Amino acid sequence: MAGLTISQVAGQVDLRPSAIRYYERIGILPAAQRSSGQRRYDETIMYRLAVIQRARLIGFSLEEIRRLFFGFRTNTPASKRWAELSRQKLAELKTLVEHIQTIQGLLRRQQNCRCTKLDQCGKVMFLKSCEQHAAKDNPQKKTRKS
Amino acid sequence: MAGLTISQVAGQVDLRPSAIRYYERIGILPAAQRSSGQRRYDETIMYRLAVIQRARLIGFSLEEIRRLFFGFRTNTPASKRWAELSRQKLAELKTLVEHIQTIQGLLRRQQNCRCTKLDQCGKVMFLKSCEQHAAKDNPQKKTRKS
DNA sequence: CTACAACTTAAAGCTGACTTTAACGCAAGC
DNA sequence: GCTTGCGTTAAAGTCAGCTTTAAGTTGTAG
Repeated sequence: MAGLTISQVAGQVDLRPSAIRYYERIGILPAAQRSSGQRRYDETIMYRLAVIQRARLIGFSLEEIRRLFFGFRTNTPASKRWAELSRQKLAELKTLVEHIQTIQGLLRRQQNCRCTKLDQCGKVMFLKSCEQHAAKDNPQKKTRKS
Repeated sequence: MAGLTISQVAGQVDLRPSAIRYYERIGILPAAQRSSGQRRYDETIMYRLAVIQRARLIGFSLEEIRRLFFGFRTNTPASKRWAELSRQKLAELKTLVEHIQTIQGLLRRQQNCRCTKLDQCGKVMFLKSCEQHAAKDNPQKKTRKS
């Protein structure tokens, strides 16, 4: 009666064994006990992996997950760790959404294109970008308000 | 009097020469004329690159850009090409934003965590995910409304 | 003649989060 | 004792979109 094998664990949390080995290698999982060379786990590995999975799901990179586990003083409560990382990630996501909305605006404008040839669009875009470069280089002359 | 060199072109559109070579290699730019082995360009390359740059800016991959140029019958107007690709990309982005909003919800809920140890969170998450697996496997019994 | 800048190519490197492959070990069942 | 089916490792491969490197070519200036 010796604990779970790597593929039993992997099956439970819907990961591949290779992912678990990878997590161990990069140090976000502790080195597992071995039984004649093979990893054996108890149930606490599930809790560790559940945290990792949840963190991945909400967009944390493995580096951020490392910070979650090891980037705080030992007695820092889990709640505070989550709060700190979540705050940062929410800010990131806010920026990301704004960025996407800008892009959506550009896309909608692009849908109004009336060009026949792509080179036509290209010429307009190129000349506009030239204007902008020029405007940046001598900002005293305003280009006419569009 | 022989046209622009690759770094002159690159300078104009704010790309590195290596990027232009790369675009040529993967076939989204036509093979350039050579003058004693070196690429020489006329102004139309700027239009082509302006289209590529704009398309990259609004989130198209190089594969999508290839479709923009070559994925339509020759007489398909640029406007229709843009419209088609933009429609798809807007749909993608809509899904993406929804996804991000889901994540933001999860993050905000995570901020309410009151656990001391990460393993506590993990245990809750793990047991919840077990419930869900069970519920998926025999959906006749509802888990109590949370 | 030589140095130098700018070009050329193919191939390798970068990022992150893994997966795949190759070569091997170990225990159980026949 | 042999096969089957797990497990192990290190190293290489994957994706995109380039950049970097190494080694070689070309044209111009001193």
